[in-house]
Amino acid sequence: MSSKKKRAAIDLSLEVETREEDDRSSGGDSDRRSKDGEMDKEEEQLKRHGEALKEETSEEKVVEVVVDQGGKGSMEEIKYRTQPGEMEEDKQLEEEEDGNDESDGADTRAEDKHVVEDAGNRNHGGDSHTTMEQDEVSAMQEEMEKMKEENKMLRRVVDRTVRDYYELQMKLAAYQQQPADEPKEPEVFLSLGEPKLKRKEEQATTTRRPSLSSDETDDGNKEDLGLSLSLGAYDKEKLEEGHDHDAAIIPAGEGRPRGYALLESSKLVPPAASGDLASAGITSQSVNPANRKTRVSVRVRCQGPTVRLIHALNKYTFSCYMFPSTAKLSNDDPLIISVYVQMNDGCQWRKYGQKVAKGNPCPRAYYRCTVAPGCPVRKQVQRCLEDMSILVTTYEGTHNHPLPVGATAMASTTSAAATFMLLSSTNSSSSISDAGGATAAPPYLSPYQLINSTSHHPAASSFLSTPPSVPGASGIQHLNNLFGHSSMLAHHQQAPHYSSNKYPWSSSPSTLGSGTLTGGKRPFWSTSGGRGDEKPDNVDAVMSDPSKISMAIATAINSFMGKDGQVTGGKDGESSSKSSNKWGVVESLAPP
DNA sequence: CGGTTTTGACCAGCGC
DNA sequence: GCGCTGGTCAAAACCG
Repeated sequence: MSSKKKRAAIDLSLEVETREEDDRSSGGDSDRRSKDGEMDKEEEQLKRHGEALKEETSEEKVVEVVVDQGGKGSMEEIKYRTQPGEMEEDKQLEEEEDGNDESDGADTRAEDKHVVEDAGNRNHGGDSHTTMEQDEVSAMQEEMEKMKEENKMLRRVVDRTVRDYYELQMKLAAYQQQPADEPKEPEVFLSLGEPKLKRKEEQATTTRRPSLSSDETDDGNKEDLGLSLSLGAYDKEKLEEGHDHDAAIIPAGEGRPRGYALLESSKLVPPAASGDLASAGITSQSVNPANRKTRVSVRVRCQGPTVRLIHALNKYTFSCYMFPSTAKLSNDDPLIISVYVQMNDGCQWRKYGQKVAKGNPCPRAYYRCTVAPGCPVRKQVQRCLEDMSILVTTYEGTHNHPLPVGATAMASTTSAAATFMLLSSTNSSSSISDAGGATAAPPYLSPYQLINSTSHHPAASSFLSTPPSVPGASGIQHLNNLFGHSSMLAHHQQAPHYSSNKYPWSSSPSTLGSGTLTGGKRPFWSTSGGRGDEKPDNVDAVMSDPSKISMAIATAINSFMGKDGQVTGGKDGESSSKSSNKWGVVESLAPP
């Protein structure tokens, strides 16, 4: 049972006890009693539900997640298993996401109730109730003790998160101090992962940049919230060597004439070096990023049906790899980004076709976004040939509507990844923002699109939306933006721009990217007035505030999954109950 | 009954 | 031009 539910149950029981007390003293009325009965039933159901959940999670508790680390020529798997204890911790984390104060508040509320009831008992002061009162008091004291312990655990989680943050910050600083003229393109590894991540092999490559991943630093600290941000780089020679070892190159669109490829292997080919990027046209000023069609591949390791996995997972590993294709790309080629992720993507999809693609016996399913009519975003889902347990989802296009929270979280990451790569590849000489023309921002644009429009920096169209492109800002900054973006969630800013009922999530207090353009508070990633030469001013603020970043991280995790694995967006949430397969599509993609 | 999935047909691009 | 392939369409079936 989640701590929230537990708390609800406790509150209910307190209420029931109080009312029973009232009834006894004042005679009560049948109406109230029936309500109490309902309460009891609810409580029972709640408890039963909790037990059921517990059973369910214990069934599903061992979920192996493998995350490729992209080390050169070596398989670097990160595995973790969700154990009951970990899940408990995660639930606590979830609790944390709801607000640190809340946990304290809950404690306080419980205490308050206790006091109030105690006072009430004294007022009624019947000797016949003394024993019962004592029982109640002791029961409540037990509950309080539990709550206190829970609180302590929560605080430990916060402490660990803060500690992680500091470590990350130090490593980030170390990375930034490196010579700028290093002829290497960075690999971006973004991970909001489970702390029990263990490397199968140590990072052997010497080209790897100082890593910020917590799994390196927190060995032995198995309870840590796995939050890592690592940056690595490979030189071109190493990249080319990558072809020699058995790195699998999976065509993002098999049979496509222009063979862009999605790297996929346990022995990853290192990200393309600048030369390859140049050949891909990424570094060229002539490349208009707006014309580049970004394809984002999301890979999910999933043994069983996705939906079940998502519901079962209480741990989320989110890691993001970016590497351009090693194949020769033309300027028109889409940017390929591979995102290893375990999550639902928060959007609503309709299947419109299925094909058996050459070279893979597993059929490829085609979906289009149905969140808004006419939304051009498509996605393809296919099981990975090498590892059938991996689902590869490729997104293409840009949404023409604001996104549900879950989707914006995803969008921010993929967009940040895309922008990071573009920025990294363009160096400072050829900013993405130089290439495209600004367009007026339609009201339906997603927050990032809106930001993008205002700041006049249309970057590459990305799968969900486009992050602001900030010339001169490093890609790291965009990664920072991701967290900051999440922190916006945490701060519950309003979204006056999206108050329409058409997109219920947009008016939700927890809407992302809110208030971006309509005055109000400007998200920290937003450049002021669209002057692209300015650093996103709040990045440092957020990055320097442990509480903010931890909250941002926690919220980000939360936003990926939502409660019960459902998307938190209104429209999505409503319809998602109809067909769980909307998120999954695994069953139909089973290997023949 | 409306939305979604299934599935065969169709189309376009590319290589030979 | 033909065949292959990926992608899309659309009618029927399915589902809640």
